[in-house]
Amino acid sequence: MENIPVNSSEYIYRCLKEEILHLKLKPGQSISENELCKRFSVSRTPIRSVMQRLSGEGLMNIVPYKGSFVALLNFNDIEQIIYMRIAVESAVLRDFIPLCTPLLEEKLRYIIRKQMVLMEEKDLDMSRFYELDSQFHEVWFKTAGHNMLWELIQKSEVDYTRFRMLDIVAVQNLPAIIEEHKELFQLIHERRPEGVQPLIEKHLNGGIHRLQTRIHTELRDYFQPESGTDE
Amino acid sequence: MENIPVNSSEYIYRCLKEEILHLKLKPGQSISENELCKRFSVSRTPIRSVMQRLSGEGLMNIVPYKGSFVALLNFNDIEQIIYMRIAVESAVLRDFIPLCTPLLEEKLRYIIRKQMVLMEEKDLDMSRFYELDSQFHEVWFKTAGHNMLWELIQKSEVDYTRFRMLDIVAVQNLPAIIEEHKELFQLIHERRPEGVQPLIEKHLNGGIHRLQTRIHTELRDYFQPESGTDE
DNA sequence: CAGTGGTCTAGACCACCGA
DNA sequence: CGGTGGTCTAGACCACTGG
Repeated sequence: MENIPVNSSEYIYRCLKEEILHLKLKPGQSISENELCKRFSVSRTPIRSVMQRLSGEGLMNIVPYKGSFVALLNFNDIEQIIYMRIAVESAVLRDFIPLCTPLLEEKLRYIIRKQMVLMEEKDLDMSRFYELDSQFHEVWFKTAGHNMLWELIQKSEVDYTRFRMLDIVAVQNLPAIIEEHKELFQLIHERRPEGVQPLIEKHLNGGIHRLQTRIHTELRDYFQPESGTDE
Repeated sequence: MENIPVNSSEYIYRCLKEEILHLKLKPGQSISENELCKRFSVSRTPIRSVMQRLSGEGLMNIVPYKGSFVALLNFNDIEQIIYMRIAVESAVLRDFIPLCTPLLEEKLRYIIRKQMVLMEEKDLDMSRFYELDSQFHEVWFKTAGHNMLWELIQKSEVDYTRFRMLDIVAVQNLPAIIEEHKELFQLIHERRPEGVQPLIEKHLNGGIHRLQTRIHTELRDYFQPESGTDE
């Protein structure tokens, strides 16, 4: 049981979405509608509306007559999202370089510094770090007039968001991420669009490299089984 | 009033979606929930579920306390989708070229020929032409293992789908589209990945060039007013 | 069989809009 | 004021699952 603010649906939606994206609800975990009805003290209608929404976004799998489950991560999907991001973001960053003003450079520098400060803290808030990481990338999308693309990519990235979260909380290799951001910054600072593609590629593929071995061991329960391996 | 098959929701959803995408329901047109209740003889619950779904996909705008409307097209969004597609599809097509077998070449040739045949028909079915156009592009996505990306792009393309439909039904410049497909085919056939980028760019921007002038005249009611023009 | 989700009805109350 | 959507309850019946 929890307290029930007005507009239950919206609250419940945010609540569950946050728990899923921050991996508080584990991929694969089962969640029953009736349980949720009790937990939030509401009837099935708002719960179902939330579940439909989450399942529409790919965060939840509703299996008829069996149950509802937090969606597993699909490694292939994640690879493809990264492929797409590399293509799009390289183009955007190349567009951004000639548009980058000293003020924007300072903004980027500022984000990097905040991440460095955050990293030093004990009881480090990983969500906050993730947030800053997003902000960094957001700068060039918005500056180059691709605001809508950034939002679209964010929405399509549901799996990838949890993957990045996993990268951050499980690997905790924050210095590597910051280092890559610095390299990107250097490129922008020196106005060298030719160097964009390989660096973006390296940066966006970073999570895969860092997590690769563990996906098949400790973290395997979070991922969809590869089709045709065993059985 | 219409006949009411089982599983009203799904039927109603398909029905409305088709009518919107094929421009039978005009962008901007108002649609009331209660009207739909009568038309399909169901209560508000299934209607609302359908409306939510459509609005979630960006096909519908639900304006609280005023009404529901078929979403207007947003020219800027369409440009950005095209920008993204150019980046992604160029990469995919470059990957595809070395993977293209003679069998696949025949498949592409076959699609082009079908389009040419279709074009000669009187009472030409534009939806069918659109369908073939999609199939052509789909080939390289699927072959290069980017099946999921293709579906993702299709889903993100709701506005763009109607834009392409507009291009096909309003401009009817089918020879231009076919000609571009032939050029792309030639590139593939000769295994010339360097030529991909500009050609993809030309092809995907084609619709904009063809429609450009009319967007501000006959078709202006279908588009969101540019912010800050008049008023 | 009990439990799950799938679907729907009927009806309620609210907030806001425009005439 | 009547019409619109926003939200929710309560409860019904169904189809399928799994012990």
